[in-house]
Amino acid sequence: MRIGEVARRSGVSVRALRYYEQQGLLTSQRTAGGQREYADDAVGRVRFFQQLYAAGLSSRRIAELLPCVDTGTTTAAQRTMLDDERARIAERIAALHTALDRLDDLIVAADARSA
Amino acid sequence: MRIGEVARRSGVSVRALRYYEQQGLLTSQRTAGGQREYADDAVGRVRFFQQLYAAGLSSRRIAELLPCVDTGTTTAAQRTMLDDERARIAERIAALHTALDRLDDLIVAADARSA
DNA sequence: CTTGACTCTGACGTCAACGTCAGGTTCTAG
DNA sequence: CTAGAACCTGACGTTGACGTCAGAGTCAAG
Repeated sequence: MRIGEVARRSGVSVRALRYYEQQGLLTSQRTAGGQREYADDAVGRVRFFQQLYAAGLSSRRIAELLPCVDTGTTTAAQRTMLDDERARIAERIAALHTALDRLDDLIVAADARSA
Repeated sequence: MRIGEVARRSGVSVRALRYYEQQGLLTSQRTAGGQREYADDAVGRVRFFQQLYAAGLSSRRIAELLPCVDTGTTTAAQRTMLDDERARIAERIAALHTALDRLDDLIVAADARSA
């Protein structure tokens, strides 16, 4: 699969895919002419990255955790990182719930006035 | 209350407080000498901003929603924004839960190997 | 073998939410 | 009244995840 198709199917830009490669997140074969050729699982990987980005992880962090996914090995340091990120995400979820409640307060108040 | 104390009590930098003012989020009185003097509720407001920032809202968006909080009035456009942001935050929470599950998969797999 | 779509590598641009520094002023404790 | 801590206004710097553009090469169809 060439880069344009991966981009379309994963919903990100061609530029983003080249950026992921630069950050060590995504690899590819090259054709004789030098163009990137991706395996089928590239689309799924990119979607996974998007989820982690949306959860607030950085490229560096994702790159550090990728060996856990790819090679199935987990060092003590990686295990600590996993726990740290888990805690961080749990905190973010809590903050989002709080924000949601604050917005709901506003919505309820607005509805009460207009009723 | 002067700016340094607001910063300490709300957990943000002095620079951030001046930035919030520039963005129209936070107002203050001035002393004869030109220094900012904040009301007591400033700390709570700043904490509120931090929650919304953490939830992914921009300064511009927060500024647009502030009238709902401050004046208690809500126009149709603001009501739409409230609903939009509510939906956006709900989506982000779902994405975070997905990411959390993916990390849990990795953690469980790591524990299974080391057990 | 040509054409047009696609891809390549730099390299500079962008945007938000501040950080940081310079050079000067204000406030408050003693 | 003086020292030093805190504050002021610009204004340039930073970071991450890309956007965008230039100039050139590659690929697939006809």
